[in-house]
Amino acid sequence: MNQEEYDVNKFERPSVTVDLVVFSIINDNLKILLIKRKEWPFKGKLALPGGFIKMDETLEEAAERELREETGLKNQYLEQLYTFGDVKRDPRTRVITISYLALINSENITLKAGTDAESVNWFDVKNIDNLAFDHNMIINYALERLRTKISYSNIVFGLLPELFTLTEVQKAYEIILDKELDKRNFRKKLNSLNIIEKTNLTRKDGLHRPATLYRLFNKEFELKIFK
Amino acid sequence: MNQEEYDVNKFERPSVTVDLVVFSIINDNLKILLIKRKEWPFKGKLALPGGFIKMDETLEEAAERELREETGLKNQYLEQLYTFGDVKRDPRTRVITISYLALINSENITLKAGTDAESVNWFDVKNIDNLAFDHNMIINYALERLRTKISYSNIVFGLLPELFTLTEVQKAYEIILDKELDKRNFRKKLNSLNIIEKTNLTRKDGLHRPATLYRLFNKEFELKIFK
DNA sequence: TGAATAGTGTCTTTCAGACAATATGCC
DNA sequence: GGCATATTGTCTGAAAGACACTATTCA
Repeated sequence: MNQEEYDVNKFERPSVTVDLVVFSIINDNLKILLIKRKEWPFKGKLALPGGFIKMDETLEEAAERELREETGLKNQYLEQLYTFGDVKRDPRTRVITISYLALINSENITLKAGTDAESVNWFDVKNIDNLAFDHNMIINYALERLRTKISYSNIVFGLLPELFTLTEVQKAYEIILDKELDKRNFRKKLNSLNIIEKTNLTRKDGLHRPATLYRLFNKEFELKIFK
Repeated sequence: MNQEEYDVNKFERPSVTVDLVVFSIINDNLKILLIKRKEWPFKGKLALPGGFIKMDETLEEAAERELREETGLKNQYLEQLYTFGDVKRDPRTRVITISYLALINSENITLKAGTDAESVNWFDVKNIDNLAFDHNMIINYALERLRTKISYSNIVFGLLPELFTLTEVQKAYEIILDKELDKRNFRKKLNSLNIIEKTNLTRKDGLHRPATLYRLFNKEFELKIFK
């Protein structure tokens, strides 16, 4: 067989989508971005934002596009999670979906529903049930990845603003891991990693001593082992 | 839109394949299974075993089928790695591939080339260059996953026979991590994990004291943290 | 009995985890 | 000066890492 003889239509082909698990911390809770579906199948049900891959974009570009369409954001932390391909996961036809994990700081973000969605909103991860497709499974997978990876990488800063206090970092860990951490041990560890630096700014936040603001040394994610 | 109006052919669809990175330890070297391609594109080049996904099989079933076709093995350690989808990665058409990592003990295995392969063989991972498609990248990804995951899981036993000596386990770590380990520390750690048990068999292996054979307590992979 | 690998224990260092008092800015 | 959060250090226990000698089988 050579190039001329090759027939691209010889095999039946599945459809391929990307689905996004977008996390953010809002009001001290871990939230996830969900849309309400406007069309069959699962019309009216909540689902992950996502959509079909275009023939001229890479998987990551597709994920970035979906994230931009829903949140207006680009250059956020974005990581491929897992590919789900059960035969009957979509009632329309065979659909294989590549899931992505995105972390954003949701301050000053305006959500806009995509074309296939009636609405987009933040939902508490503790309070999610019965989503469309196999999206509950995808969220569980994403949560596990987030909880594991936060312990050996610096991805937590994907959820924080550019300037942050040490208390905010600690709180992010506590929210995601769902357990309290010791303040002295936490700061000792964080300092030993040499990934953040003090600014000479502070955040005044009520009738008490203001907290020093810090920033990441280096915006590259995952360069430093957090372990 | 409802079920009747939905047109599965509305969107142009990519082809989807699975590709397998099959590792084994042979003669104290980490080896990988490669085929020689029989057809265009990349005719005559080495490539990972793999193939198109059938419409009625899951991704994992497709990976299991490919592994069985090349090695005759089933129920081996098999883990989804990553999905590669660059637009031009395959000259035929848009092809997205879901890569899988498989670990096998290659004793008493007979390799058989699949239909699209001229031959199948084991190749030393240190000695691999210029594969078809983006398969070098996939192998690098797989190697990194293997090296990372061996440190916090029990997947190493996927490379070993059912009965093994402690020296064999240590050697597997040394080969994969490409560094020497201290025998006493290694055994202390391995024992503390409570995942293997002594048998009353030994392996006589030359003119010296025979080694006790051990077996895994539990064949489930990844249940125990190796860390 | 010599060759070759199997098998075993102690000490040191490092890191995680428990734990509470002082510092600072604001009203 | 009182309130509220920020900031800081020591001790203990567990695990990692460095290190060398004895045991056993077979030719």
